[in-house]
Amino acid sequence: MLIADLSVREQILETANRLFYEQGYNLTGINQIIEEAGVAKASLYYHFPSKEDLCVEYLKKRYKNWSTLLQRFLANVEDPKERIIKSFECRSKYLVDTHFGGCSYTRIIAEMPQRSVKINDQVIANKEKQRMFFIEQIKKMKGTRTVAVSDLANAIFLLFDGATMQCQVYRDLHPMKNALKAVKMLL
Amino acid sequence: MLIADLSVREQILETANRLFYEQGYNLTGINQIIEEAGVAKASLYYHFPSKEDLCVEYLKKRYKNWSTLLQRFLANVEDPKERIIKSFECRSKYLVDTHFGGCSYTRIIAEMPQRSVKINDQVIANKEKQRMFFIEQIKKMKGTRTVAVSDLANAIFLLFDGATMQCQVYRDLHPMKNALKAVKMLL
Amino acid sequence: MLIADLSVREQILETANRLFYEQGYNLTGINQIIEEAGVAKASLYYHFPSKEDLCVEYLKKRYKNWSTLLQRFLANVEDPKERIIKSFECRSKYLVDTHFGGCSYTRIIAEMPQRSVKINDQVIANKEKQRMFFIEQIKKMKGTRTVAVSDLANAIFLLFDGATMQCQVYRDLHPMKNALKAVKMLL
Amino acid sequence: MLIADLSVREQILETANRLFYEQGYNLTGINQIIEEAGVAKASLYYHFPSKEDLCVEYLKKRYKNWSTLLQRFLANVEDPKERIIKSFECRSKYLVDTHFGGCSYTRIIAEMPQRSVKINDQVIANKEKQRMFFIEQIKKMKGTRTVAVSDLANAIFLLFDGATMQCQVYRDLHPMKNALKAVKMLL
DNA sequence: TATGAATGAGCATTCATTCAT
DNA sequence: AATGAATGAATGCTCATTCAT
Repeated sequence: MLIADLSVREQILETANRLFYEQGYNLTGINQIIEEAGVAKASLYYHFPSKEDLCVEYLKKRYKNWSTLLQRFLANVEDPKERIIKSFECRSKYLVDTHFGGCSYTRIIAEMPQRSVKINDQVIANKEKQRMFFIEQIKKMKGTRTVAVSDLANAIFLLFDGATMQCQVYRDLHPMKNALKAVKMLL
Repeated sequence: MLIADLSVREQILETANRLFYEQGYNLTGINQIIEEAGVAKASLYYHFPSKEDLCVEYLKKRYKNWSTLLQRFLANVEDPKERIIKSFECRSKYLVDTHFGGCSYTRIIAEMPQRSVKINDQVIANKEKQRMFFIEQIKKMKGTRTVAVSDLANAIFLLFDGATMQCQVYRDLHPMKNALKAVKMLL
Repeated sequence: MLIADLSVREQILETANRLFYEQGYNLTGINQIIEEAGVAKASLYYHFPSKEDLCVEYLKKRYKNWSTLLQRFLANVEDPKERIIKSFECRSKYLVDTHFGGCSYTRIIAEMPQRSVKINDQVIANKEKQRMFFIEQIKKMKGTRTVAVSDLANAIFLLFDGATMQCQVYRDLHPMKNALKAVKMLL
Repeated sequence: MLIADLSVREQILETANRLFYEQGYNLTGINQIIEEAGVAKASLYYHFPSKEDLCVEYLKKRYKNWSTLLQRFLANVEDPKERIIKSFECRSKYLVDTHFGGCSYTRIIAEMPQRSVKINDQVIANKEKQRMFFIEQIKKMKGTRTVAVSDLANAIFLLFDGATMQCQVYRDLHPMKNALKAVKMLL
């Protein structure tokens, strides 16, 4: 599990990323993180003032990872409609790879009803970046449309987000397939 | 807070229902439940073998409450399309009333990545009942349709579920409004 | 597990006998006893004022059971020396049958350093009855002896009791075999 | 009660040693240990992963204490037979000093019918060290013997162990005196 | 006789965090 | 930059016992 040549900070963040996502934020204790990261407890608190701050970094890292994966899927795909479809296929792969872990931002919100400002801001930022992706694609689409750009993009984002969550619940890809069907109805 | 004339069991379940939903399942301790319910700890464990069993009853109760609210909204509404729209309006009211607490089943799943069979079964059962509502309405709709009943119903369910979650994340009703717009595009 | 046609009292005592011996007195809860006995909690407290009183009855029952087994082994054995040897063989069978559970009286004493008078009296009574058996046999032995009756009997009793305990510790019969060798040296 | 200049770990172990032996392992709660040791609960779990691990250390400590006492009794005693007799006298003093608490290893076994591997190994190790003492003395004894070394040593060990237990049961030294008489018959 | 319901006190263990070095 | 040691508060759960019916 331990990855060599990683700074203490990276080792902690990497471990937290894995455990928070696999086990849940509240169900993952600081002790387990430091144990599996192979660092001292005070080292964690040196690099991350609190568990909550570690959580914010975790959210950033998850977006980075998702973003990287998506870019790989979209390389060489120009057509906006095709890019949207590919993003759904990318999500399917992501869900299978993570054993249907779902969306980390959504899950953090679900775990912390009284979320702090820091957490809230990071989650909203990540979600908005995902939404903007769809906005951009729709904008690039040619041809006459009967509905506003944002309405269409928001609808697709709802399907994308809802399907991610339902795939997690059902532990199966069928909701994502249904979502893609709906997207094709709408486009 | 204490509601008179309630059996100890009801008092516990009522309190757990409130706290699990307001604070989250993992962040709500047994101690707080019994304190606010005004009962002894052993009384809780007499009626509910474990916190997990209490959780299952909580999920059942939430479905009952939602179902009751929905039936009130749908009384005197015959047209299937209208009933679907009303169900989204009902959801909006539910979300506002609960301060955008979101879907309890979704949240439980998010909180317990290694969910037990009992919890899983109850969540799936509740979700499926919600999905079946849309299936039934679409089936009752007259007129020629170009897409299959289940495809349309699943799309609407995805929008309903996704919007519920996004409203929770954004603490705002706009995702539900966007979802309703999309539903109207599809219908 | 449930034995039909047993009075509630007998059902409880039978279950307690099994559980106290298999799991230990302190590690066996009232709840488990009533559950496995299939009776209500208040029923137990109707028949036995306290767990401690149930313990006293348990000790009596264990002596009765041992005594019955021993009498079966000694039937048709007249020679005192032979009877002593047979009693060690009987003990071996008892230990194997109980998966090396050891002596219940000894164990109760070990579990309750601040034993009550009731428990203490019952344990001492049972131990003394075992000791008296050896006294009686030695008395019946013919021939000249160089040591006093009680000294010889007490030595044999020490070997019998010590071996019972060591068999429990080692989960093996070799201490009992060693004890029998020593007895033969002494006789 | 509190002993100054002792590390937290030592303070805990010292207190556990006293309480486990005086009150029994199962009847001694972690709470009482930390209270009387004057340390925080988490400190105990920092030094000892579990109550069971604390128990293993307790067993080690008891052997060390007994061993120290025995060595003091045997200093300047060369004759093997005399050393055996002295070890019984040492045991008598030990029993009086501990208010007839008996053998801690035996008691732990009696308290935990489903003993763990860790506990079992430690108990067996301690018991075997005691047995080896008698083996060594018998080996050193001169003169012709009619019985094997191990048979004689095991007999003495059974008397030593059985008497320790019976002294605990009867809360009196007479079983140890009887055991010594028997030893003299055998030697 | 028998029982379902209720309880206060206690259980072993883990929590996130801090501090002196 | 890193750590070993310490902590108060909370975790889910079980204990033997009692009482009204």
